Amino acid sequence: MINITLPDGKVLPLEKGVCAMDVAKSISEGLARNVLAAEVNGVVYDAERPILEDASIKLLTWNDTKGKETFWHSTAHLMAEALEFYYPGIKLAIGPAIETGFYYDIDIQDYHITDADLPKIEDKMVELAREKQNYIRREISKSEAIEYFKQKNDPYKLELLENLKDGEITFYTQGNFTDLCRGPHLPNTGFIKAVKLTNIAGAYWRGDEKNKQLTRIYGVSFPKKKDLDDYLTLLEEAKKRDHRKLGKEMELFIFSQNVGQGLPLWLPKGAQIRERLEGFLRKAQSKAGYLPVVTPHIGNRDLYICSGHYEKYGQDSFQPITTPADGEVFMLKPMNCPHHCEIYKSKPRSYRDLPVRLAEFGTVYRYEQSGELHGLTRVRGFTQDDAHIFCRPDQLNEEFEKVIDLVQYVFSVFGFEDYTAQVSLRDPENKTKYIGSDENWRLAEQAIIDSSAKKGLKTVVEYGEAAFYGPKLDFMVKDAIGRKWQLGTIQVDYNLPERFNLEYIGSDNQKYQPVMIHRAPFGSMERFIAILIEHCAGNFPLWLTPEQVAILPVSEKYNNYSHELLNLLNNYDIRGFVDDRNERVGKKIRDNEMKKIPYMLVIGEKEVTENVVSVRKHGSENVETMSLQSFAHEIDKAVKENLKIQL
RNA sequence: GCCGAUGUAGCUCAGGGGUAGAGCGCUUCCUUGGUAAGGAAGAGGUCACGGGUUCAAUUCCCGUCAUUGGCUCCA
Repeated sequence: MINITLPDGKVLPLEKGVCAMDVAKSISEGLARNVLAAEVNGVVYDAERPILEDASIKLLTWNDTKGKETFWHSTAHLMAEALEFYYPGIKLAIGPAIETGFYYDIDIQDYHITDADLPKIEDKMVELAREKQNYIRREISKSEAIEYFKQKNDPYKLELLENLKDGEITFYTQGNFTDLCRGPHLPNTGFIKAVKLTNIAGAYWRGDEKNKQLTRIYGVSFPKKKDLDDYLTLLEEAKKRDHRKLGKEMELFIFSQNVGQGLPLWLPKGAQIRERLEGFLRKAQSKAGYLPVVTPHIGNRDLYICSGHYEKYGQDSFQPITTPADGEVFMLKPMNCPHHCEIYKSKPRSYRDLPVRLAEFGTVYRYEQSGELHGLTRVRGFTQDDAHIFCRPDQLNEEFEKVIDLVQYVFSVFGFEDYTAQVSLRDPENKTKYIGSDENWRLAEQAIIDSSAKKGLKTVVEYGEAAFYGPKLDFMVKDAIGRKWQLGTIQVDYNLPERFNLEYIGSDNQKYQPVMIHRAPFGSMERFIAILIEHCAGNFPLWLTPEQVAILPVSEKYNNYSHELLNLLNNYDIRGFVDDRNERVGKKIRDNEMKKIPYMLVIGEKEVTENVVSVRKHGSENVETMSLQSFAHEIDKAVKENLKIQL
């Protein structure tokens, strides 16, 4: 007999060799139908794998991340089976679950698979799933495993086997398909009710671009048909919100082949949004003690040699600019920090002067690989809402915490309520990618960890995500439809101050080195606006939107009056336009509704004689009649609420 | 940069070896209309660019560029 402990603390004495499914059945049949796998002493087991020792177990269902992973991983195997059915002889590499769904990397030999082939593969998968084939786990010796894949002639599995220890190797079989796999898997394929293969892409074997490129097929699957429908609806919604689509429709920005890839051109409405965003942050930063600076778009190459950026990125940058004079070499500015370091150095600093907080909306240029460019989220020329705080070591934590406050304020104004802070540390396996002493890194990491803890941030640690000069705190926000984006970043840096010989005079008249904090709450204007567009689906906050009000005269007779109203609104700092096209009011309402204009004022005989406006809010069919003053007041109030300004 | 897909009017897209089509938008006219599309006429295209095959290419083939789905990368 062994003791099985349930999450609620209840202990069940059961036969040795009992499985999680038996436990589930003993609780209820309904539960048993939903059990996908189980965590047994912290390890995820197949639901039907015998448990041989005392264990605390947690049954995993679709509601558990690990349950979903098991589900998707099993679906990857199912897809492999379907692929082998249609394309015998393909070589399989790896097929894991990912955050949403799964993929399988395959060497498709001489076959040609396109998107058009996916439905038939999906159909085959569903057909196989209906057979309710069990996923059968088998422990196998290394030599036997090697023999199997030699027979099958699968070089990728053989390579994977090289790194596995004899005695720890398992195979899983369902139907006609057997794979080298650690598991765990679903009890049988019947759990998989709905499958969607989403796309086909290339991926390098083991993620290394020197290796052969394989074909990766992505998919997602669900235990209920309705879950798939919901998922597809979400994809549709994401498509509708795509900032590239809305940016074009709303005339915010464009790209021109003549200007170049990844170099956005901001149209008047987009530029107005940018300027308002900048104004908003300028104000908040001014309150927080930041001082504005402005630096040029190019800098001497020596500056970046000094900072270490040239060595790390020089070859992959826009190449140097030379001049008619001998020996002068400039680079397009890829980051603002070295320039700000020079400003810091421009005069001696006393410990009393610190912290010095230098802020700049600094436009930088980075030669991103062409395949990485994506709308406004990944571009070659962009403007960082950058600032560098130079402080004494004893001020570091307080300054760091103040930056967290600022970032949180910014997020709250835009309704990004759900976020986690990612502590991005060095890759412990590969320290050569980074500059600076271990001691400096330790101090920097400690400051980040302590400050985020003090602020009560929800954090996750990621190794290998640090910048080359220091660790980062990256804010990952969830948008309105649940997608995660990386926005702001805060970085602690002991290295650039050292490289630039930055110093201040302490109270003991000795020289000391300051610590630097790099930070950008938005990340970049481009990226932030892209994410904001998708977050609010183009319905910008009232204070930010370029056109707050559309005035719709019922007929030409009221055009002049409407323009007069617009002037009055302008006096209240309310912006808008008169839609004086020769169209009926119904048409004007429809068009301005689709343009996402927050307020429409319909003006006709009644409004003129009664000296009122009829207000129609975006997305609402109700019409409210009020004086122009009350309308202006309402907008003013809404804007202040938006900005969290105390009334 | 690599693998795949795509490129036709300002926008969204259809078409197809015999020099082009729709809807929206735009211009003009009629209409002066009260809360999600009033009517008519018109302008607008080197079918991304460069080569090849062909009597003939926007259509087929190759290359380039750009966009795009991924991979790799992201100071």
